[in-house]
Amino acid sequence: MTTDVHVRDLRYFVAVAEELHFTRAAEKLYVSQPALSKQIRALERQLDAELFRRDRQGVALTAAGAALLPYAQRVLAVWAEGAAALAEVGAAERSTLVVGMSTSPGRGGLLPAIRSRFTAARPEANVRLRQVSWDDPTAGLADGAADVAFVWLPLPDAERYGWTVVAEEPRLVALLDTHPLAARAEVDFADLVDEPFLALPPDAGPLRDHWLALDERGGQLPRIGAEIASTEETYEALVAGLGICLVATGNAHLITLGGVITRPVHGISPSRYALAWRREDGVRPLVRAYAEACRLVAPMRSADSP
Amino acid sequence: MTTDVHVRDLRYFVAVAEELHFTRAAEKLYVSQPALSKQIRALERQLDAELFRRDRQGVALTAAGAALLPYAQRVLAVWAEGAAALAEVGAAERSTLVVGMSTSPGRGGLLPAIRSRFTAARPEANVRLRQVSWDDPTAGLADGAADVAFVWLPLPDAERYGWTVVAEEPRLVALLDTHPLAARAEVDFADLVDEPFLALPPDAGPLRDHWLALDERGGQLPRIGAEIASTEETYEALVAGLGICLVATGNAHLITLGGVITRPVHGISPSRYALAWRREDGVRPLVRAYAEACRLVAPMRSADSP
DNA sequence: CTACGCTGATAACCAATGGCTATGACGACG
DNA sequence: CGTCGTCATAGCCATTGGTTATCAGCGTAG
Repeated sequence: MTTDVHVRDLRYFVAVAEELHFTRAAEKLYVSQPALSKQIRALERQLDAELFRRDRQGVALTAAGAALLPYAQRVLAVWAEGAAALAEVGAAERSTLVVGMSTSPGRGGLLPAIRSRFTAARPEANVRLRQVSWDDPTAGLADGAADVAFVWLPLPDAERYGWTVVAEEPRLVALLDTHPLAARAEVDFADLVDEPFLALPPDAGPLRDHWLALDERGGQLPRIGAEIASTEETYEALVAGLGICLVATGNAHLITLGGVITRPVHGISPSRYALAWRREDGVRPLVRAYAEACRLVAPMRSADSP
Repeated sequence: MTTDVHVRDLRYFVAVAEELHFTRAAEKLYVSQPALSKQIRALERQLDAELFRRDRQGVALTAAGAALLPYAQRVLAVWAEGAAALAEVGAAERSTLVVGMSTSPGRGGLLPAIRSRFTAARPEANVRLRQVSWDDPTAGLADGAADVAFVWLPLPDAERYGWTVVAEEPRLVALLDTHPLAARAEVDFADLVDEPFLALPPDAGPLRDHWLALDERGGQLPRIGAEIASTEETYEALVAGLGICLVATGNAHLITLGGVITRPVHGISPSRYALAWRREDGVRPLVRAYAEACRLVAPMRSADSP
């Protein structure tokens, strides 16, 4: 036998104990009097104890009922506290937007501009930025670590996400200043196809392919010089001569440090940088507001999904 | 919407939170894993909060779950305390027998004898004696104030009670020593029919009739000199000359104080004194044991009801 | 003294709940 | 690559918790 009760039954019990009157208690509880009677009897049966004595002159607590009453009240109080705490957490979570990103979006104050527009529209909201490792091309959307994220298109499982493009940038090639091609002001992708490339982790899926420019190779597989999972690794790998890599114009400054230069590349498509969200979150007010702020700040042609 | 939960669901929640593993928690709780899953989801839906995050690497508490956990544990603890308190009261009540009586049964140590037999058979039991006013002929059985009671037969609502006779005693007449009949050693009831009688309260029903010897009056109503509700009142009414009254042999000594005497009466039936109980209590171990002790101590022919 | 009103209890019914078994989806791992 | 182990889902059924309608006891007002 279980000794568990429904908290509702304790509410009923306390109400009757306080009113000492079933009909009045039932009104206060917004249930019918028979329902209350039945529940109290069921409680008495379950606890194997007579809680009330009903006789001519109304209703009275028995010894068992009197013993139980303070505990029932404490249970109700504790549970009310717990529910309040839960509501508080819920409110805080609902008012916090987590923005995922791999490297900082940079791009001339993009993030502060979005942020100020967003907080103007939603002053009560909090924004948390979250750095996500490069092996997650969704920058935290997939596992729920982020509510919205700055990502490179295309996304894997594209049908699960909505997005709005914030920048479209030509891809450059990054290489050592001692590389034979470094002498040219611009290079053609055809000159790069046999070079060893630095690649994202295999987990990155279509994104890895994109930065290897797989589409532009006509089915011929690239040589992989190394795998990289951060800006620093990329720079070190370049300097070590493990390979070359493509990089978005807006990110070029991150690696053009000592010995590394970038050059425009002909023959490959530009990259699209976007703010993305899980499709089912498209209705959340904070998500909508953040996406709207992005559109206003970076008014590209919107490739949103409906 | 109600925010009430079933305590069971909190048990489930706490178990999963502690195990961080549905299947193991389900085993510990002796329910199937789907049932547990369903209940947790229902709880989450009811509270409108995600309590657990289920992903690849198992189950983890969310912020909401972590916030709720301590309250859930406190609710369980408080309720466990309450249930324990209730059980304690229940045990105490179950081991206590309340014996109702109007005046003390007296009769040469009847009560101590019964008590010692009873406690020999049920050492764990407590006996509480309870004095009940004369206007309740069931001496507390009717309103639950007593579990068993020493009463005079016949009882009102006789079908509701079982009993065992402990004494059968001739009725005496009590009167002042200055009364004309006081000179006789014995009197005939016919000599008393026109005397004013002291009577029990009307509430006493058949018992009042019995002590007025209504059956022996052939339909002629008695004169009522006064109504009495205690030994002291009876004595005072006798001394005041308000009337005479019948009294059981075993009770004679209670009122034969200064100026009051008793005389045997011919022509009326004796009285039967019994231990009675509510019929539905006939199965309770303590009630059975007490009745058995009565039978052993006062081995009258038993008029028990089955 | 009867008729009424108010008490809590009961009956009959119905939707929702809570449990079960069987099965599915999916990642981990040999 | 198949199998195992995880949690989720589906379909089923008994129990629960609510409803309205009605009853039985009892005090009280005509």
